[in-house]
Amino acid sequence: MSSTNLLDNIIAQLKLSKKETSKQQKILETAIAMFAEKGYANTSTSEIAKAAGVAEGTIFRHYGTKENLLLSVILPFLKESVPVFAREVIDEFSPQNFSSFEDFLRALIRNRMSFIRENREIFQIVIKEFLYHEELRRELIPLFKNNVLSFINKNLDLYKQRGDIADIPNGTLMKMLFTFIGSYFSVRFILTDEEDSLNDEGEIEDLIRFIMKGVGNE
Amino acid sequence: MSSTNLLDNIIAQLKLSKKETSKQQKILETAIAMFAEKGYANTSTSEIAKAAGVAEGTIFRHYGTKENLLLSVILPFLKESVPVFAREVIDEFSPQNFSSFEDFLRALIRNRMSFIRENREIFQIVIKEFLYHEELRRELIPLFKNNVLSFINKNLDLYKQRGDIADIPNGTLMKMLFTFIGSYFSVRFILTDEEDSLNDEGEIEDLIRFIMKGVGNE
Amino acid sequence: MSSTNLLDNIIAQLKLSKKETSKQQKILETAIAMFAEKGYANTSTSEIAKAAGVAEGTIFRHYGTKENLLLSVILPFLKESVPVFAREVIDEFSPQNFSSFEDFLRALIRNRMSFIRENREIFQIVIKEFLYHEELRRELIPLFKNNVLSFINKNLDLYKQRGDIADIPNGTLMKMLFTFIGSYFSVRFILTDEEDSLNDEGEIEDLIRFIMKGVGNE
Amino acid sequence: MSSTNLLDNIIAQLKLSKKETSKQQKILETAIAMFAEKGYANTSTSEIAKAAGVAEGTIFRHYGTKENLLLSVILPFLKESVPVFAREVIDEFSPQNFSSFEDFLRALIRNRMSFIRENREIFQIVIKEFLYHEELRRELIPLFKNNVLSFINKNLDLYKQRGDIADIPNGTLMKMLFTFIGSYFSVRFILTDEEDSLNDEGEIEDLIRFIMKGVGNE
DNA sequence: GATGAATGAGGCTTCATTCAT
DNA sequence: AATGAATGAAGCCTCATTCAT
Repeated sequence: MSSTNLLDNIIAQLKLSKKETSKQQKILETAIAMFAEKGYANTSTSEIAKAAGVAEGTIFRHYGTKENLLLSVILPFLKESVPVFAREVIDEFSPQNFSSFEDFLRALIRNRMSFIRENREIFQIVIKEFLYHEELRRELIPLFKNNVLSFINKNLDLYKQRGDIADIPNGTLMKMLFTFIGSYFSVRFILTDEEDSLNDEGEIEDLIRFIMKGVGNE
Repeated sequence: MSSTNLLDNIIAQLKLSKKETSKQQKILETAIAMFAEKGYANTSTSEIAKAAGVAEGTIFRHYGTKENLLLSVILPFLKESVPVFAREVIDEFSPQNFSSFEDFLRALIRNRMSFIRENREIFQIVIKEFLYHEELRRELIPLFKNNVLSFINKNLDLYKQRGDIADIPNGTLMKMLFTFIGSYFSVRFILTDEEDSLNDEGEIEDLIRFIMKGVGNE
Repeated sequence: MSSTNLLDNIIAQLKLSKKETSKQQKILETAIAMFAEKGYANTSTSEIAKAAGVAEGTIFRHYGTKENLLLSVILPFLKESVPVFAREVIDEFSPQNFSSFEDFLRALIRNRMSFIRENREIFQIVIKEFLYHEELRRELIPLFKNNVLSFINKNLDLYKQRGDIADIPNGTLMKMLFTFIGSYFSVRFILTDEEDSLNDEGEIEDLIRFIMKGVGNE
Repeated sequence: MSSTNLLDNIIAQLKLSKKETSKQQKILETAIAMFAEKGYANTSTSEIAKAAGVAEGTIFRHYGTKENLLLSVILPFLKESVPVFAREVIDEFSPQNFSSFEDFLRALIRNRMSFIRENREIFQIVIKEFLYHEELRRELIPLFKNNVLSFINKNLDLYKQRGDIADIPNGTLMKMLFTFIGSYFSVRFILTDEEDSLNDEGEIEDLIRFIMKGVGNE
């Protein structure tokens, strides 16, 4: 991961990937599976090529560098998960659609959970590389803040007015909410074996209960 | 990270490190700083040697392999943080010392926070490598469960009897507590720049408030 | 030289080497010359690469490990010298083709001598590494016994019936014959300078005379 | 093995090794065992030091270089086996002591065999390194020729006069004799497992019979 | 004399990347 | 577009040797 501007790479990348051949598809699928399983640094391009059934040169013909292959894996996911997430939240999750903050929370968590479940491998990659690469963090955190947080920020005020949530500063609220929900997803989809998590619905309710009321006795 | 038993490595390792040269100290310090900054996989032994001002061979004379160097960095931390943590919790944090679960929680978080602050870099390494190496997880999670959780488990019952915490199954309670506290520390010490976190005391109170009461309006 | 089954390596190896680049050829030729001259352990891959005019990486692209390069040198030779030797002996050297055991011996020695002369360097490598690597011996000796000795064993009986050779147990006979012929070849092709051995024909006759009649006065 | 004159090294070496401490003895014993088992090139000085229970520096204090340690192992053996062999042959094996060449041969083989059996490991080292190092050959072969062969040469004439051995040129005779006896010892003491060779006496008689009469039917 | 920490050259190997076909 | 042989920098590690204690 070089220090060049990530957003420039995003733009350049998106221009390149207009049309995808079947070989490109196969390369991407294989790269996703292997990066998720062994991590970016521990996966070699020759392994990917062999597993994808293409020549090593073909990878470089399409993606130029290994880093760019990683971006080609991550960026569509982020494109989907950040701005579309933002729009979805705005469109579907506006307060008038929900009778309570708890309902909003439930819908939000279920929505994101099913999205991540379908993209579990890429989610693993993003989280892992996010920890490893400071520049990635430097780029993505503002992107996230600008797109999502401002909207949530506004809505929190509405729920506060309704009396659904306590009078805690929005900054603190959001930090708590995202830390906890984000880490819940991370534990759920990275550290937990699939067979250990049969009762997602029950867990989501536990999670919501915790977020709403904490552990204390009212 | 081989598939050999980690605990055996721990024992072997601790026996080896009877006395430490000043060069050994320097190697360890440098390795900690670099592993924390760039990650284990992205740090080469020659970089460490150069930064530590020793010959590369010196690293291998003392630690044998790069992996063993990583273990030599991590294990003393884990030795301190897991069983000593367990003992501390048992000795200092037994329910009779605290007027409420909230006080217990406050003491626990402050105690761990100051320990991690003093070992911030190693904490970063452990978290990062924990994500990357499944075997490390396979070894450490039971170690943690056996040493710490059984004790907490017992105490939770006491606090429930006192009426401090809600009647939620202990398994659920602990999962929530550790996910949230663990991820709070991770965000605090890995993702947050030092200058962004001047108000730890305030944050800890926010955290405790959240854990106890959630975000809902009582 | 690992402890894995050599014959498996043979098979795997032969499957790999379908087509050979000119660079591969050059690497093999150079490796043969250098292993023969200085021994396997004293020849570095970087030396081979430099002498062959290729990058060091090229060696590993084709042969994977240094040990596998050694096998790639040795195995085709063994394939030629052991089973083909066996077939040749069976086809061309069956008793009915020879008026006497002495004639048989003369043909056999000349045949093997010209084969080894053409593969002198590889023969040197095999003998040297044979001494150094017990597993190589463990694999090759049975291979040789099964392919060659059983045939010779049978023929010895025929020559005994004809009265060509003395009534010595076949086991003893073969041990003597192979020790002496093998060591003659070893001395001739490893210890002797080329210029010291201008009179091969004469030497072969001396050798045969010795084998047939010993040094005693009849 | 550098290209410096070996005989000079011998002399220098012998001057050094006047008095041997117990540590030196232990180092030599260990080096002999390990060189014989794994070969000179595959044995590291640190292994020797560890197995001998001394510090690695101690080896270099006494022997200067690893090569010199090898010479210190080999040379006393050669000193014993070459000139003493020569003297012994001259003193004990002069023709008047034996009724026949066959008896002489039997005594010679038994004598050398028991010497090598007692020094089996060093013999292995000498043979192996002899194959690997041309300079060693260049030095030792003349040494042997000058000390031993001239005497044997003379005696062969006597046995020929007695009619014990056939009228073959001495050069040819000696080449055959030494090739065969030497290789018999090599096979016997390097390639053969100890348990496979219980019947030395019988084997020696086979060997003598072969040398005297060959395999032919008289 | 003995030690063992330290060295640094060199060994084998991996890998992202290039390029002729 | 696709291939895969070739590259060479860099990685981890070994080892004979030196030297301060």
